[in-house]
Amino acid sequence: MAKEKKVEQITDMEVDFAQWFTDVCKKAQLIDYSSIKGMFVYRPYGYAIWENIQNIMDKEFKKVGVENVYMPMLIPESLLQKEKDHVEGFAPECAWVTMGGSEKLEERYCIRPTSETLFCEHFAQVIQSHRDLPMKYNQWCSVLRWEKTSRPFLRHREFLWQEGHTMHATAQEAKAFTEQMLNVYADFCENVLAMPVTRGQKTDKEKFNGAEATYTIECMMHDRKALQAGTSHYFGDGFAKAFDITFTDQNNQRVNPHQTSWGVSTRLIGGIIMTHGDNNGLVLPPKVAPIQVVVLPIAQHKAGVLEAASGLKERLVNAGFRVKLDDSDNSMGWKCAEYEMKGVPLRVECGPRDLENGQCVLVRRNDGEKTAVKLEQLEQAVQEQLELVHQGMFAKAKKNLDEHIYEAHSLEEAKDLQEKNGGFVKTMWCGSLECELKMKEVAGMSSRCIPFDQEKLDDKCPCCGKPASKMIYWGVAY
RNA sequence: CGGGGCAUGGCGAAGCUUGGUAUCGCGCUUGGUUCGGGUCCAAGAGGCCGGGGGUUCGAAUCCCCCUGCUCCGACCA
Repeated sequence: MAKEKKVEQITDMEVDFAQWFTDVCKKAQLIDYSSIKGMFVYRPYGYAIWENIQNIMDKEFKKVGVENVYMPMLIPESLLQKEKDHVEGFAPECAWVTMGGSEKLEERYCIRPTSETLFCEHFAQVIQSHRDLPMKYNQWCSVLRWEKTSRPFLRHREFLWQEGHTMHATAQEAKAFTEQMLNVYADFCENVLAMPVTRGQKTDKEKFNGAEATYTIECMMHDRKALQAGTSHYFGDGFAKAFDITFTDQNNQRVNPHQTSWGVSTRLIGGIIMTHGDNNGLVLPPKVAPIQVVVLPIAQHKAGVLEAASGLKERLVNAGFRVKLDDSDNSMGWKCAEYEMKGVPLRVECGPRDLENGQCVLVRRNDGEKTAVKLEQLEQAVQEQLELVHQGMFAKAKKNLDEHIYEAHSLEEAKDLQEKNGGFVKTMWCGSLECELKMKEVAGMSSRCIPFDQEKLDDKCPCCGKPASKMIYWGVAY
């Protein structure tokens, strides 16, 4: 099963990966275009994936002491300008509100591209003592960046995300928390989304404007391009100084706290699509799939079939699964193709012959594997199969990642490997911006990250030949 | 922002070169039929041809401007 293509409306990914991606987004009814470039309608099936991501991730945040808040959508220009690097980075893509009703505003307001400045303004108000720290806030919201080009889920002008902002008494604690949140993201990607990640640090060129250090999780898509799936930043006390945020420490000294911020966005959904999807459409990780199990009655007009299917659905709902029963009069073939296109992880088939035998058939979306199960063991079997779907998806994605990390010792070799294979090319690196720019110019790759798991490949930088102690991953990114 | 392609019922397309008021497939509605991998038949509904301006007796078709989509660059936590 699932050997040949069933849904001809979807372009094969081998033919045109970008078109395949767009087709999946539209045909699976995740998203629709609006009349404004880069602003998309999240349809119920697409938004439900985000809701599931939110629900699970929000629990993880709360486990590490994070509280949710909500900040205003508008940032006065004067506030945005308080931190120099920050405003320089975001100014080119800010959208501005200049009118209130028919009145021109005294000061224009930026529609938040990110909310560091608003959080800082607030932190300055509410932080007095070391007893107020750490302060760990997060908000779920949308932000707006006037991007020149846009693609569903990968680059929107308005996109949904969460942004966490925390304040700590010491640099050490803030740094540790920055890494902790990166690990929360990494574990989420792997355990919930079945997306293997590479954890590491961004170069100065690629780091967040205003940050001292940016950490990242990088994923590899099916076309072997890199996707930055989440970032966590250590700010030091730069913003605290710019915004005059201080607290009184145990020694009665007035000092600046140390800060972090971290975020993931609906880009994760783009990652899910491009990591797991195939030529029949979406393949959704069971933990975030809006429909985890679809029950399909076969020959449903025959006595007892629909009732039996309906009963199976009830049992699965009661067991806590997200279930849909499709009792429409579309043909079996149509239904199979439909739910494959929509990436439903598990299908339960139940027809007259199954019922005679006191069984139903479970079919996995990711590999098409069919398993007949006794009706009385349904709940347990579904649980097991969903787990197998997750494991199968992760293993396949992990293989794709591991098999496409190549090692290079010269600029030319890096270029050849990228052109031939795509994926990540790992080399040593001297740490200079010049060499980073040269790699981009010669091999068309940007630095993805300096992985936490370091290897010594060589003694020298492949770009300049100078001594190099760091290993770095390069790649073509979304 | 530079270069290419595109915009016609919900979706996908034909018509445009050679101007005369729109065609096909899918989907949708109704009835029947079928149902173990996108059933079949019949009857229906639905379009100021992306927006604005111009040429013309007459524009989906020719000209100009705008908007959006898409691909390749550049740019981009």
